[in-house]
Amino acid sequence: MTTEVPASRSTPAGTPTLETVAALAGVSRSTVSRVINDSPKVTPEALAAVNKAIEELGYVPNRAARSLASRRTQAIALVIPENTARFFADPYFASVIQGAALRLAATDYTLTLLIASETDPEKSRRYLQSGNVDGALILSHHSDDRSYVALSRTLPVVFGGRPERHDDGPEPVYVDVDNTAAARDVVSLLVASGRRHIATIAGPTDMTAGLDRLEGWQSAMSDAGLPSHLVEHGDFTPASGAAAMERLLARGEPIDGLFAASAQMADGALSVLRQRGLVVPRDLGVVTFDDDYFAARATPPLTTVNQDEGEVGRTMAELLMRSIEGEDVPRVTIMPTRLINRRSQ
Amino acid sequence: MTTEVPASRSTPAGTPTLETVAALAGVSRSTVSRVINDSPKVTPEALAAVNKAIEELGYVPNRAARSLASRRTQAIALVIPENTARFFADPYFASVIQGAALRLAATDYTLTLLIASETDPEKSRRYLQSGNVDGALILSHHSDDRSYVALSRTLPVVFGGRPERHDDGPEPVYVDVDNTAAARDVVSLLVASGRRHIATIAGPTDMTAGLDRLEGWQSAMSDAGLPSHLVEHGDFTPASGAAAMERLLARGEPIDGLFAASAQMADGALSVLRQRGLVVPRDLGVVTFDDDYFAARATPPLTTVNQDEGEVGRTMAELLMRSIEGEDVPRVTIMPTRLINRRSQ
DNA sequence: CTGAAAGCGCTAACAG
DNA sequence: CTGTTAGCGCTTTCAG
Repeated sequence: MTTEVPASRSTPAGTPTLETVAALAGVSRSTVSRVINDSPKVTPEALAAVNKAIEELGYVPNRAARSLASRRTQAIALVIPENTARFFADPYFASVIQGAALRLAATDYTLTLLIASETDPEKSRRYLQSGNVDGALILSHHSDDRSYVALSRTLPVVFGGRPERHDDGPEPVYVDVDNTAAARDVVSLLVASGRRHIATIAGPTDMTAGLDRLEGWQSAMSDAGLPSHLVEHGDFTPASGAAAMERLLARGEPIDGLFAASAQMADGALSVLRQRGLVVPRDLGVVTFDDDYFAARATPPLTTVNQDEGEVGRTMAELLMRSIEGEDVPRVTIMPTRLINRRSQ
Repeated sequence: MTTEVPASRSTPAGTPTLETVAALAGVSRSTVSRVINDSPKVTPEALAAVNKAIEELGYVPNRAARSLASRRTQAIALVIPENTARFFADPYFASVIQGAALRLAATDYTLTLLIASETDPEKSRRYLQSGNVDGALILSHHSDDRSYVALSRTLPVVFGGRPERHDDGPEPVYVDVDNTAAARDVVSLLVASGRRHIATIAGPTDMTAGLDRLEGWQSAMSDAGLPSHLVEHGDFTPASGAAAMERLLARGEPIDGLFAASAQMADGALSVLRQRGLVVPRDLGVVTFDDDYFAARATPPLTTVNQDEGEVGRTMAELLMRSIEGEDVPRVTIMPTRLINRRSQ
């Protein structure tokens, strides 16, 4: 009647295709395509007819075909480090991912989990470069993974946390909080409580969050005219926090204050202190970073820095999508933090 | 010379396509395709030539085109519940995911993170049904999500943990441990220590792991001729464990033993006990399930049930891939558990 | 605003 | 074993 479908036995009864919809709606495939991609130039009538047909047939566009024709994959990679279990177990990352995933769930983008193999970093790079995804969200970027920063040159990429810049590398887009300032502020609370022998369990030296928080601690110490040699490093896990605390105590120097760069490490440290019969905040004040379960439910609950991790993830997704769309996005987005005073200092 | 490429200005210099490779190798596109899909029927010479060309060009097959033509997506969905943050923060799930992800990383499959919206479960179902993925890995399946079990009828699906069967539903494929037996065994340790007033903080009633562990506790109790009315439920999170512990204590009955159905809940419970000045195991014995950080680093470290979560994930991935390949796979795979006695009972 | 035509890059019979 | 021939289902100029 309208379009002479030429004995097209191509789609007899299988899943409906764009063509099936077109036939039912009495329009051409192009029009259906326009509706799907909500092009503005479609008459209300056509639009209604098509939508009705789509509804009736329960039509869902085929991703592969779409992606092949449009040269966009509608997929975003979530690049996370190899030790996924440890990574996920950190409430910080879990929340960031949730934020990003929920934002993306409201769109047509798909989130592809990409484990960055440390033994074969080339593999991920190849995957990302080969048009498998439209962009990438990169979390917990060790500063020696320069290749990821370089990636920004050929693929829209957004980092969670400031990646380390490398001389000739491009300016990466990232979302972060002001770790240095927040750490300085929370340590100042310790100082204000009269603590004078303040140690820190710092994060890993190959992550900017760790370095920045350490810098914040140092800055607060020097502002107060206090020495800053009581430093031990952990890797943000509770176990590493416990080990660091033991090393700190083993030094035999007086300690009356502690800043752990993550609540998980603080938790590990507390278990050691408890074992030694040391009571917080009576014997020493403890403050930390991240307002998660570990900080809130510690014995005692800890004074800490709160940040909205979900919002970080949401923002990362948002920036990436805009960047994919060709928009110019800000290189740096700093999210706010808040001091949570639980009197553990 | 060999194949008269008809002025094909289709791929001038962009990313190399199968055709570019064919031309360079002096064979037809079919042969290149065969090599890519390592078909056995290719002469060593052709194979060498093609591989050389691929290497030289840095050719990477286009996923979308491949998927469109072959009607396979090479993608696997990882379906997880909406509250991703809480979910990830559970070391159990984090490890299972890591196991599955690492197994899949060694293959051509891609892992797509699918957040199962609880408000709109249809959305995930539609996505899964619409040929976006070749199969699905489903974690933490609440027993009322019948739709996922029904999915098994049309898509290869593997569950992590036994899903609740529904009358007319298909027999789902799943990987799990014997929660009931393991729980019974660990509770028996409590009984053997002379505990007589043993309470339990059970898991949620809509997850089989919770129900099975509760059943194990009950079974151990009745075997010992002890009453089993001291039950409070949590949702596997530390906070819920703390709340349940408080409810338990509020009952005012004597309690000299506790079985928390997850180490995270045990951790929450311990923080409450500590607050009340109760000492473990002096005042009461505590045992739990899962040998993660929470159990190992608790004060005191807890007697618990160990299972290899990574292996669970690996097995799930394995089964799913075989199932996608059309192979018949066992409906039920029970992984071993091990009792870890840390003398906290 | 809409339809027709021409592919996107690859796989899959089917002959040879 | 290899090449030829058709599409997979959708987007996208380009006319109209």
